[in-house]
Amino acid sequence: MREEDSNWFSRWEEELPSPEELMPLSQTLITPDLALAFDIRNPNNSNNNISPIQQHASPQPQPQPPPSNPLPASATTPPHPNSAEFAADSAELGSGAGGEEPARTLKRPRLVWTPQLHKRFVDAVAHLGIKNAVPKTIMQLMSVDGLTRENVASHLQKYRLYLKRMQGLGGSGGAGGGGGAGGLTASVDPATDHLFASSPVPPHFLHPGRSNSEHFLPFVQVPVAAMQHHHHQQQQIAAVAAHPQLQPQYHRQVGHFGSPPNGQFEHPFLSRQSQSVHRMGAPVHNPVQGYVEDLESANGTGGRKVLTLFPTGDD
DNA sequence: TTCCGAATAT
DNA sequence: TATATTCGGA
Repeated sequence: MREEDSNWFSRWEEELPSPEELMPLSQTLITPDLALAFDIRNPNNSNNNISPIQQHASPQPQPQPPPSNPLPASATTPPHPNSAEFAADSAELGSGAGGEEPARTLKRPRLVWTPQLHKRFVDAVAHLGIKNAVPKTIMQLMSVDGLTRENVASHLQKYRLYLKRMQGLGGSGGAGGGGGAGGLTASVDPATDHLFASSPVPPHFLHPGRSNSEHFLPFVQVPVAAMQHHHHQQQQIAAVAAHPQLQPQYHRQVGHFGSPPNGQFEHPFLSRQSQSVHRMGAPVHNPVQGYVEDLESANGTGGRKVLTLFPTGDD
């Protein structure tokens, strides 16, 4: 697979399995690369709809995440993107292998906030402090590949409502205290905040600007995952990195931040991450690479595909 | 111009 | 419902 896309395309055609063949779990049958490129789906058989969630059972045992790492960026991500379930429908495929850019107007599939992902979110917010926790910053701290600011903003909006609710309830309940461990707060609608309940809410959240103090400075210690030991392979939303070779072209790396003696919170980390998704206009080939996640959904009727992030259950 | 956040849409 | 998108304002 090198860079020859022209080849990949041909190859793709040649190797197209019959519908029956790829029926079973898409993930197992579809090679990562193919998956990476686009969702393989049959014209008539859209049955192979990959289900958004839970795809446990990866053929391979999952490596356990390394020791402690506050924000294990890729820790939970197995070598193989088991989560490769996004689907990309290349609408324009028809054209000869000419290979022009896939429309970059692709829509990303809905992000599914797995408990793991949410955990990172909470950690980031916690580390930033409510004050500084705005979408952009949170997104940067999380350093999850493919996560967008809007994804975070949307989730944050909901999370704030959740916190508010907790406060209103007298908070002691599930949130902080519980130590997180079991924290199932039963008080509120079960249906509503199970996800949120899955991660402990730092106490400070409930009392902004009041008492507290305790531990917890906004910065300090945020080792943020971002730097995974030498393999920075961040988790990526849905598949993407299927290829060892095709790595994401950009990594978000955070700077290294020691601990600012001063309280002022600089942004050592967010200094500059190029979020640039490669605006490559010239490089003709590389449709696949062009976009980290080129998933897409399409299909008008109910063809909803969802992008999920390493669902490896852990926690 | 970018970003945030609430409202609204899907 | 959960997440996305829109929209007014800083």
